[in-house]
Amino acid sequence: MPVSARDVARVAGVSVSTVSRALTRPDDVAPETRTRVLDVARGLGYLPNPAARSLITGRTGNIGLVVPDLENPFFASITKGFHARARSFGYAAFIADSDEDPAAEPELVRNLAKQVDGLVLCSPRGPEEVIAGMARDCPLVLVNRTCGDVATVTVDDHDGVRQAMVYLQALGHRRIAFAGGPRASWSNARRLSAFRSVGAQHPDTELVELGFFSPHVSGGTAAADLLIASGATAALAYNDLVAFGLLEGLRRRGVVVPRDMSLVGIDDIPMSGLAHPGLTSVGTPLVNVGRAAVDTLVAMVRDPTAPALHQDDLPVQLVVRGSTAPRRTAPAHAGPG
Amino acid sequence: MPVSARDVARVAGVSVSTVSRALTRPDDVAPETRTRVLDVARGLGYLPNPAARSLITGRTGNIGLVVPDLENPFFASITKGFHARARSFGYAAFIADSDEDPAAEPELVRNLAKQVDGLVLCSPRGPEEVIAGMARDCPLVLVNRTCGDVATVTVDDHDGVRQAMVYLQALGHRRIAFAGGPRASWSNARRLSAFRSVGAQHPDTELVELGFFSPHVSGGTAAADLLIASGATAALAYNDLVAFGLLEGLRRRGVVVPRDMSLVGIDDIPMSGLAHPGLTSVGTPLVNVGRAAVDTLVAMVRDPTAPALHQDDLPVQLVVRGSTAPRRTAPAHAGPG
DNA sequence: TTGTATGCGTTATCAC
DNA sequence: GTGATAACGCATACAA
Repeated sequence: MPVSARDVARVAGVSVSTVSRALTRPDDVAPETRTRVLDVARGLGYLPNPAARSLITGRTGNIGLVVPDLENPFFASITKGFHARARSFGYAAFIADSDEDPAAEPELVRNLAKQVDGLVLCSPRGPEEVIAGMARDCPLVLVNRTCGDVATVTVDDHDGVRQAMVYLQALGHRRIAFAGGPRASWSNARRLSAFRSVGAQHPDTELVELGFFSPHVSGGTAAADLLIASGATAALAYNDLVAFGLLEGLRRRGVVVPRDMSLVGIDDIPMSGLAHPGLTSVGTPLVNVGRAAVDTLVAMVRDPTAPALHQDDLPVQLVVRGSTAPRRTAPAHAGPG
Repeated sequence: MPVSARDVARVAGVSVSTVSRALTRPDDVAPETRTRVLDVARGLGYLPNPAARSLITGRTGNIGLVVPDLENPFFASITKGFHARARSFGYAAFIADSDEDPAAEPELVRNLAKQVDGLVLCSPRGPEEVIAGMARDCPLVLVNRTCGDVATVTVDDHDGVRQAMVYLQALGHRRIAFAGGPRASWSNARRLSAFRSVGAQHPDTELVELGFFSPHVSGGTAAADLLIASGATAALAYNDLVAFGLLEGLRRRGVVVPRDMSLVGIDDIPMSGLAHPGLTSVGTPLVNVGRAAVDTLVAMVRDPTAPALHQDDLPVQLVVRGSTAPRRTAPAHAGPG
């Protein structure tokens, strides 16, 4: 049933090498021979065996993606973009899910390393040394974090946070809280630092750092009471999931969004537009992040001698929806004091 | 840099064959030789080349999954389960996204066929002949549809619809609408038929079929006005996304859920619990569907002679949340008549 | 332009 | 229990 180059060669009346050439470098073969071989190949449904090919060429025609959680809409969107772009380049796509466990990443990478031409890695919390080690196993592109000379694709977190805060200030908010993500998260460090630096430029605005939370809905529900107690009238969340958790937690306490509290998320995952109220969020081009990572990886693979590319600071754009409103002069909910 | 079996053999002072055996059939080699070889292998960081191995064994150690849309939470969850189970069996996982285009599936399958031991295919709308053709390219397991003798994993749609309708009837609803999915969708046919058959057993309940809609939020928003005009007090949606669209469309018209209308979705995707009001939904074990598909596939691969497995009708369980309530005696919104 | 010969890294077969 | 050897399917260098 499996048809090999030998079969094609026999039927077309040529040698195996001519079959190989007709497919890989058509120009090196006489036009009439070429068409005959190609016709026979198509007729027989011949497809080159990737394993045999990769054994010779050293290339696999595959690339892979490692993410912490495929069910997380953030990574689902990146995966979508990754696959689409990979396909457009003719690559097949491996995926791996570390289940939020950075310790699982090295093994996943090693298992894939020999079967891919390169990998894209989303590791928000993996230690630098470990990342560097994986980069030695196989061409690597990091998403949303940096690590030494390793190639990278990041979004402009700083500008996103700036946009969100400028907007909240324009709405009249003067006490703004930040519900952070995991302590070890590279993005969180970046977003927190942006929060502080933007705040420092606006002395009339008080900043409240609520702490570090899980980057999921549960993290937001955990932060909700702290937010209420903080006296802030608006909050920026580490990401949309945390913002949803805040929304839920506030609702339980009778705090109405956006009347009593304005909420801004980051990432603008697809469900943020569907929620009610719609979540105002810093729009991140998630699918493009996946695409850009593939572009970077392909560039590396095609010219391994070139220095690592850094597609830094992809632009973001605040998307305003129903979870934000002008500050009320007299807060309706019980704050401290 | 890449270390081969030859390197291990040389360092360990044995032949390449022994190295191979020590890794694949440890029992066939003397204990002391084995430990020495294994130690050297580990020390050198040796990993067998999968391409070379697959060339001779005919097996790849990979399996693949083809879905219509990785960003759709329904398939994201299935993908999650697929990968987890694949990994636990030692398989690496390919993925492919057909972008909702059934016509793209055969090409995706063909591209992957030679690199995998088998594929799981989610093709809600692909024509039977095409599916059958793909099943010839490579061991195949279908998710949520059947096709001749091709192996299959499905959930118990009929019972799910029954649970939903019995529940709505218990709440007092006597006019229940169904917002269907795509006309060509296998699941939709199944769910619609269950809707009718359950309805037929309850002569005191009127059924309204609103029509066929896109299986996304947009489909639900399109159906909302039809739902209002139908005079139904409760609706069952093809899936949760359609239910969300209904929710949004009803909100725009001032119809309050669940006060004026009860809404039930199907699938219970993760975001259904986060929405407000929470969506009552027929809970489908999505992650388990992915797992079950891998189990079925692995069974096929291990014993190709066995007849195709059919893990039919995985159990479902209605999850009640805020989008359903007892029928009000006097509807507040304008219905016909 | 085409065919022959070689080798990629591994497993399988068969001697020893 | 171990080693030499062939073979998997293909791409490449080289010869013709």
